[in-house]
Amino acid sequence: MDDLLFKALSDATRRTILDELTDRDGQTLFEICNRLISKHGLASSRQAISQHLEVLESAGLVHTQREGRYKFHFLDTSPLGAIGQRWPQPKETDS
Amino acid sequence: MDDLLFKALSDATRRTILDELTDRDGQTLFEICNRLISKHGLASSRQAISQHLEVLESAGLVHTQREGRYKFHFLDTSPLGAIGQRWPQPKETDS
DNA sequence: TTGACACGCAAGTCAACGCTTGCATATGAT
DNA sequence: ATCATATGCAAGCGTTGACTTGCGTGTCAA
Repeated sequence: MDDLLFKALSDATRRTILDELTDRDGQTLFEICNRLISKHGLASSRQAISQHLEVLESAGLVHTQREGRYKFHFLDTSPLGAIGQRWPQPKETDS
Repeated sequence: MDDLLFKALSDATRRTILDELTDRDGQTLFEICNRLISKHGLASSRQAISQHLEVLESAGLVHTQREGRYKFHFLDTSPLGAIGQRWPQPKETDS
């Protein structure tokens, strides 16, 4: 069920990709690669990032849209809501 | 940093342990084993569960307390709050 | 058509992970 | 002291996962 979701989140590079899409949504594969290198110091190959994006998409965290030879990637954080609901937080009673 | 947290959540058996502690907090290792078998249909050995509990404890999701030859396990969901804050949800505008 | 560009596919490698196996330690009851 | 109970430690095994490597496909410009 949500196994794909938690597996997708278990990799630090994939979490950084989510951070990057949070900062700028709708990027292509090459844009994500370049910004991961320049902003986050990650030296990941294009193929590695492509495979990470597949995992994120199968988890429902990323949706894609093709236009010509470009493929744009969009973040979808809605699957994350199930996590907080599964193990509820204790009530904050102080200020 | 939170790498231990996401790694801990990436295994289905560990997530079921969190469910079980949500249902009844403060169980011993043997109690957890028995209830995983009877309630969740998991045929996991004691050693496997023990190792899972170590992972959950290192992630800060479970705290332990020794009393004699018993070791009680307590759930702590507070680390989960960071997940929703890292990738914020779009605003819900309906009711 | 030619060539550069953006991306996809698939096999192979290496390390990490989950689990087992066997033994060890410590507490409590008789 | 003896024994069952509750848990801990560590080596080994099989699988999964992340990454590389090489080639293939489709798009756009000249």
